This record gives sequence, structure tokens and C-alpha cells, in this order.
Amino acid sequence: MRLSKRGEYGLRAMIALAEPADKSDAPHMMQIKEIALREGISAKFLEQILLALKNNGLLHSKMGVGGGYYLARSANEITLGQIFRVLDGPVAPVKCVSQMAYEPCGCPDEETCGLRLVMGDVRNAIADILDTTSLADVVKRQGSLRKKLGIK
Amino acid sequence: MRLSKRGEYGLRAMIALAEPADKSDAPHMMQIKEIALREGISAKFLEQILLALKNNGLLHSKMGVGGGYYLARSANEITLGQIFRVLDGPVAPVKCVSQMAYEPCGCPDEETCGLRLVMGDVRNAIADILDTTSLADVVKRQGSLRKKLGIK
DNA sequence: CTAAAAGTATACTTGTACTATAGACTTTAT
DNA sequence: ATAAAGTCTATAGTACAAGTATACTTTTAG
Repeated sequence: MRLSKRGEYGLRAMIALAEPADKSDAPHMMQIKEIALREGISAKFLEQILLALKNNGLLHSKMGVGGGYYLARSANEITLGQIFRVLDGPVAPVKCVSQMAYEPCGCPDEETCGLRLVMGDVRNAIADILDTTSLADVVKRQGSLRKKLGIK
Repeated sequence: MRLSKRGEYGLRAMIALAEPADKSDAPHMMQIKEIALREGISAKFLEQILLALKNNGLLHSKMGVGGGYYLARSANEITLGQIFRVLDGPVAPVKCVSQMAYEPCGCPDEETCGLRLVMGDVRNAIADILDTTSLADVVKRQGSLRKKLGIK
């Protein structure tokens, strides 16, 4: 049930962009290099990932000197599920229980296939978390944890 | 979050073996060929999978003429989680939230990493389902569904 | 006791997806 | 005009998944 590096790096970058830049609530614009350095990722690889997120409407960018990437919508309107699906595809463990990208699997009777029933539950459990957690939720959670631990 | 073919076939085979052979509650012994045919799987590939399950103590086998595979324990003592881990490895989407196979990931501060927090939730949601569902549960669920639909 | 049925074990192949890396191009600020 | 930044496409190396092949061992029937 692994999350790919692509997915991992993309989610990390989006979370970084969701953190407030300063006291103001202006959108946090960051350059690829800046994110790559901070997260310890190859800048070129991250480039592709951010591009995919942009092409799917989750990021905007500004070209030229002083440019960078920023969230296309406010952090509480972007869910982890949206990001995940762009980078890693459907959430479902097997295609035959996918809501977004259904395909039949090979079982004789899909209606009463035991494996399908359980995998359907798994899919729902994962989707419940990813689709109800926004970037803002993640940032908030990080923040209160840092506060509790007395860190920066 | 895909389930590999290896995992899928193995789980299907185990469920098949968990279904009662007849009225008696003797262990259901089946040959590789028999399972492969029923599930529409390559027998040679299934062979490897069943061997792995045997070497990890989930199956027993009887060699020679009239032999076959059967569950090493009763169907309610084998969980899907056990089978899954043998065939597909850890349940956790990222290694740094794995209970069974922890490894650090690259984040600056693991304690307050937002991604890690969420992926921990995902891991627990998946593990909750797989580790509390036994083969017997799956068979029971299939049975009641078949009954409800009036099928065989 | 021997032949055939069945599982054991390992090695090989083929394809695809992951994880990048490279390089040429476009836009923008100064 | 130039340099800083993003855009886009192609390619490469590696690892892993999925499936094949082959040779060997154990067991039972006859």
C-alpha cells in the first residue's frame, strides 16, 4: 500500500505552500529551488511534480524573475485526496472498487466477491481520510503539535 | 495505493481455502491447479505465492498423489493482515509510520511532520480493517450476501 | 518397486512503473 | 538585453511485478 515518491514529494510541497508566508494572509509563493532545498528533494524531479499539479488546477505559477508557485485556491479548499489522485492515481487498492476510475476485475461474481467487499471498505477508509483533510487541516495540526512540544 | 496481483491472488486463494469443503468441518484441501482454474490465474505463479504463504506458516501442504494445500490454522485465526504482509509487505503508505517495519523518512522533524501525521491515520485505518478481519469473517460475509441475493 | 501425481525450489524473462536527469524553450523584471 | 525563473519533452537507469521454465523431491497407487 505504498505512497510513491512522486506523491510524497508533491504532498510535502503542497503542505509547505499552505503554511503562511508571514503574518499577512497573502498566498505563500515559493520557488522550486526553495522547496527542493527545504525538503531535500531533487529540484528537477520536483519541477515535474509541481507542473502536474499546476496542469490539474491545484497550483498557479508566476514566470520570470521573482516568480514561483502558489496554491490555486485557499488551503482549506484543497484536500489531500485531490493531490493524491493527480500524482498517484486512484485511491482504491483494486480497480473494481474505485469510485473515480472503476474497471472490472477478474472475479467470477463481482457482487459477492469477498475480497472486493473488504477492499471496498479499505478504499472508503482511505478516501474518508484523504478527502476530508484539507491542507489547512494539516497545517493546523502541525502547528498545535509544535506548540505542545514547545518547538519554534 | 494498489494491491499487487501477488497479494490479490494470494488473498483469493486463501479465501477459497477457507470456504467449507462440504458439510463436515474438515480442512478444505485443494490442489494448486484447482484453485488456479477456479480463479483464472496462472498455476505456476500461484505456486510461488502459495509456497510463500506456506513458508510463513499460514498454509500447510500434503505432497504426493492426492495432496494439496490447506489452511495452517482455522479460518477465524487467520487475518487478512497476516496474508497481506507476507505477500505485499508493510501496510503503511510510508515507512516512517510502519508499526511492523519502521524506517525513518527524510523529513526535517519527524515528530511534527504533517504528512506523517496523516499517513499514520491512513495506516491505522487500513490496519484496523485488515487485522480485525479473518478469513472466516470474509466467508461469512460472502455467504450472507449470496443468501440475500438468492444466489446458489 | 516403480511410475505418476503432486509439491519444492530456483533461475530466467519480459514488461512497466518509478525516480530521476538533461536540455532546449518561454516569459518576465530590471 | 540579460538573467532569473517557470515550461515542456525526451530519455535513461533501476527496481519490481508478473509470469515461465526447468529440474528436483516426496508420496501413493498398483
